[in-house]
Amino acid sequence: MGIQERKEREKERRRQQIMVAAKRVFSEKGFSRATMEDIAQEAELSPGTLYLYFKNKEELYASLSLRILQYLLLRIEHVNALKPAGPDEKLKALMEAMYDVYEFDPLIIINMFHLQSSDTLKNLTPQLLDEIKDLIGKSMGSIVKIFRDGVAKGLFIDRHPVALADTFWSLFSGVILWMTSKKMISEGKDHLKETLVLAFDLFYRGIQVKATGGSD
Amino acid sequence: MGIQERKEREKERRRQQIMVAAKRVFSEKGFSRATMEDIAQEAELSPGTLYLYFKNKEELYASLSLRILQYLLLRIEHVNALKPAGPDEKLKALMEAMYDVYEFDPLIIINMFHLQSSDTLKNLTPQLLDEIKDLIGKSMGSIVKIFRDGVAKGLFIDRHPVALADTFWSLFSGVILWMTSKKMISEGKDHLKETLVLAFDLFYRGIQVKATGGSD
Amino acid sequence: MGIQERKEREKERRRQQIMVAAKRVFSEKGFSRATMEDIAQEAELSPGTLYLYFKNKEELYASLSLRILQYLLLRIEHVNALKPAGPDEKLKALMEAMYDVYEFDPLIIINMFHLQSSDTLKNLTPQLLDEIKDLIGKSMGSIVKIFRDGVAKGLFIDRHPVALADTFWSLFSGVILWMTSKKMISEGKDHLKETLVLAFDLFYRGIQVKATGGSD
Amino acid sequence: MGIQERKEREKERRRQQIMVAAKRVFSEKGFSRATMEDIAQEAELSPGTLYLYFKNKEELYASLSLRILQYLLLRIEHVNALKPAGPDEKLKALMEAMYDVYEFDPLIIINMFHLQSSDTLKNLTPQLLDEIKDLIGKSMGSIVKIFRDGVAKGLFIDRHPVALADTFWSLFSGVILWMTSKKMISEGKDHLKETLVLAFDLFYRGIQVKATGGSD
DNA sequence: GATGAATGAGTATTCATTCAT
DNA sequence: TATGAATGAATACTCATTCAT
Repeated sequence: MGIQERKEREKERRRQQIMVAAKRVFSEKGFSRATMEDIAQEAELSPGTLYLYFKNKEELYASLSLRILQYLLLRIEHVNALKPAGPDEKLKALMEAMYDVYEFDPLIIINMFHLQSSDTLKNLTPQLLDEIKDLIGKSMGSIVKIFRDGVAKGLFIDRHPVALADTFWSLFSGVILWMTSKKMISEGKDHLKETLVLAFDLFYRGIQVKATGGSD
Repeated sequence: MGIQERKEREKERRRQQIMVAAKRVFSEKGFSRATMEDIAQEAELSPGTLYLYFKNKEELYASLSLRILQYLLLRIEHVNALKPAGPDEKLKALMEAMYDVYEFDPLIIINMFHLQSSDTLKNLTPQLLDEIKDLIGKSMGSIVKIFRDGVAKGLFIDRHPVALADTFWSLFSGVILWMTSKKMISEGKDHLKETLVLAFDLFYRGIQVKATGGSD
Repeated sequence: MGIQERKEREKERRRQQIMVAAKRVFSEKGFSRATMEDIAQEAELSPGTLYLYFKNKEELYASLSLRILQYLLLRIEHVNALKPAGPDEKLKALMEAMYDVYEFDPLIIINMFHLQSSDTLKNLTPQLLDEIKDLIGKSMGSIVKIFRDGVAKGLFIDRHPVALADTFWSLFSGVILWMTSKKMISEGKDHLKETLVLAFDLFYRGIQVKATGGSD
Repeated sequence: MGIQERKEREKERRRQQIMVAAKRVFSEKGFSRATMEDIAQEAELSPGTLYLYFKNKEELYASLSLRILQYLLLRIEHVNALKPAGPDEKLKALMEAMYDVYEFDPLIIINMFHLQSSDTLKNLTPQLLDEIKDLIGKSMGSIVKIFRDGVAKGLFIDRHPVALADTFWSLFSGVILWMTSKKMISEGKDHLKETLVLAFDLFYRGIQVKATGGSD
């Protein structure tokens, strides 16, 4: 069993090695233009070896998403575990957490966006697909909880917590995508962080219930 | 002249015919998995004919973006032309306009996102690229104007109008992408419209300066 | 009939117009890379029109060869018509004539070389092919005659006149091809004319029967 | 090391296998009409494999030229290494050698002629192009040396050795091309060898300095 | 497990040729 | 006759994936 375990760990190490390489290559070239050959070279392995650890290109790519989602969930749950904090404090912590996730892997949004394609979904192991769905579900659930809490406590505007969470997440992903695109096209300076901070600030103002009564 | 004109119109009709087919095929399969053969078949033309009207696949795709952007700009400028309206009214009209644009072509966000790729940019006629950049620039400029006006009149929170416009646009594109993805993955009901309405509402609350003084 | 004739002449004019354009385009791009579209544009005609005058691309190309061969034969026969001249004088005149032909159309050798391909031959009208063969036959026959005469008169070395003519022609075409290739590869100065003069001079020395007896 | 070496040798074997197939196909169909598919089939390999060993079609073709040029240089240098021989004997040996080269690969002239195209040159690896230029340069240099020697010793007519070498080479290539063309067109017997012998004989007579003085 | 050579299906693009006007 | 838009067959090249060693 000790041997079994060691083998298991060794195998996991290899998977990580490949994923690190894949992340670099996919970041640089995007999914279509990155070749398995590229990734193998970056990982200092042979193309064939990649297939010992990942069913195919799509699954390798999806595994990257999985890893980010795992990290995302970890951070979100950590935020939710802040026992003494109120929903507003948790929301602020959540914003920080999500920016951390973005910095951990800026591809997060593009990755998740890639999952949209039904062809992609078809090529995944049902198991992997389930894991992904599960992680997304849990993460969103955790976010929803904060909003539900905030609404319940009368701190946030009284809207469906799921809708609030969707808006929150959309704002996050929208800023990342738009600011990245904008930079590509107009080749100007990168204001992503600032815009993100502003966006979250506005959102926060938007959902707050004011003492004197909001527009609602 | 009559003949010249008729030919010109005939040619334009063909372009449209191809673009309509391309839109259908790209919507269904995405850029990479759509083949020129597919599009030709959809357009009931031969593959070679496509190349009489579009330099290559990338340019055909980008032409779709161009068309949406033209429509977008048209709608935005129309909003801005509402003479008697104040910034807050214009902003509300803008939200409506953008949803119309989305309904006119739901691919708008994905298309614009596709432009990000430097490989895509390389394959475009400089002229087409310029047109696209110009349209994006004008559209954003028009949106910025509304915010600048609102800030100047003390109606909107005092932030950089460009940043406000970026946030506005990010929210729009983020909701579309996220709600589309979500539907793909969880196969649930499509709450896009409602989420968009909520998102814009929150945004509007967020930028408003309250009578009793904002948080700023 | 006057009308018939005029039409005939008009038709011939068009053929010439196309051939002139084709010659320019083929010279610049070579057979494979030249497109019928290119030629049509150069001729200020539409692609379809080309096919009213030439069966296909191969035949258009072969027609250029035919024209040069016609000119070649004309010049050779003119040389042979120099009544009072002896074979040695005629040979010198022939050399001059052939260089004129080369200047008239430097593609002569490449054109003739192109005919080699059996696929080319297959694509020609039998009639055109016959004309070409006929012209080549007559031209070579005319050249052979000079050598036969020279041999008979004891001026030229006693070898088969056809073989002498073949050698003569080979030398001519070899110099043109080699000097052209050489220039392409080494990008140096063009010594074609000088080499041609030297080559013919050596050839002349080589076939001469010396007063004191040759090496033969 | 044994393994490295074996792999290297195996790889070289494959290259040869492909080149042999390519030679057959190119001989039969010429460059343009030969397809990579044809060659792959002839080599009993898949099209993709060809690209593991050759960058593209042009480079595969050029590699054939390279091989012949290598053999050519080998033979020429061997001739030049005949220590006790005088220039006249070397020249005769050279003629033999060149005919051997032709028999080794009758495409030699056509191949070299193909290199003329600037489009071909563009598609080659700079390294391959350099090798080719180098081989041509060395071969011509070696031939020039024989003539320079002959001129210096008063055996050959006093002309620029480079020009003599060009003429010599032109004669060789011209005879091959012309006799091949002629056979194609007139479908008669192949007199190539005889014509080549005669041509070289005449050339030899032409450059010889006679005891009683030449025509020069 | 690891390799990497081989595969071969897949595709954008070109261009000689046709034919309705 | 002339046009030139449309055709569609043809082909070089790529790359995810496999499998013998």
